[in-house]
Amino acid sequence: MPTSRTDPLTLEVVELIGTVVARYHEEYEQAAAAHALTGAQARVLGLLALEPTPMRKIADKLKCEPSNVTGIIDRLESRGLVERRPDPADRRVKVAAPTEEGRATARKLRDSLHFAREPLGELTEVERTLLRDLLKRMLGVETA
Amino acid sequence: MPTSRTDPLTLEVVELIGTVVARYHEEYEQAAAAHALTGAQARVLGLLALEPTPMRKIADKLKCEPSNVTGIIDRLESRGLVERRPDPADRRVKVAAPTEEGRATARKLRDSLHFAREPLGELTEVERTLLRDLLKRMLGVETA
DNA sequence: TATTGTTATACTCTATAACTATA
DNA sequence: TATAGTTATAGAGTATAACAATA
Repeated sequence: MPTSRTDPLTLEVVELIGTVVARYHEEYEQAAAAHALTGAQARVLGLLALEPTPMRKIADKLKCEPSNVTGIIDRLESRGLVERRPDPADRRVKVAAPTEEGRATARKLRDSLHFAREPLGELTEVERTLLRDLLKRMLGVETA
Repeated sequence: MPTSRTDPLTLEVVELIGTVVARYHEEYEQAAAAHALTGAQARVLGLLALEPTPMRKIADKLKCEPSNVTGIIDRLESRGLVERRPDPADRRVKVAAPTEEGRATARKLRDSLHFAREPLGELTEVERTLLRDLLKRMLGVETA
């Protein structure tokens, strides 16, 4: 286990990452607001667009309590973007799934997230590959 | 102006950045909670530890409405971590400043933010330099 | 008994609008 | 008149605890 680094270079990188995080969030909230969604609603809609998901599993992915998901899905459902479906295999379970309009909104939302796509255009392909591999190692992702 | 890239490599980097953002936030909230602070309270306390700041300017930095800052500072003040000081130059202004305990808490908080410091230890100095420069170019920061 | 989802409750953060005290 | 800070209000996210339906 390496000791925590406090050298100037590492601190500079940490600060840059903080800037990336701040800018990412800012743009994400903006994009969500452009569709009259909160950040949490946009995140859940994005999840469901990938795959209809039981309430409990949504809570797991959001790392929040299941009781919160009830409200978020309530609000998305009242706007016609999401619907609750029964799970034939387990009658306790409710699967949240996007409606057609919900899928369209999720698509537009994803397309409007320009962050890190526009700026990455400044980098060459070699540089983007380099960045990818550095991030992967930083995150401890398998370099498969 | 470059067109938005949608090639697989760029999308992969975008997703990795999303992962960085998620992990960063998770660790930040955890660190804050370990000191019985919310994320917003921790951020403000961190700001004030750098420099006592008028209410209005705190709102600017947080990119939120000034009315919200009142509540956040209220809660920090009621816990003895922050105090409001008058500004001799302008009697309308209140400058929020950390108490000694507030400074100590901010220090402990900062030290417990291991994210991107531990993982960066995995990288060599050359790699960290590379990562720094790539992030800088991505963020459009002057490579002074 | 354990699990899924919900309800009820309380707290924090958020924006908006109206207010006060200064400038 | 303009600005700094506050209050009041309402909506949303959050955790906790208790509950009904189902497993």
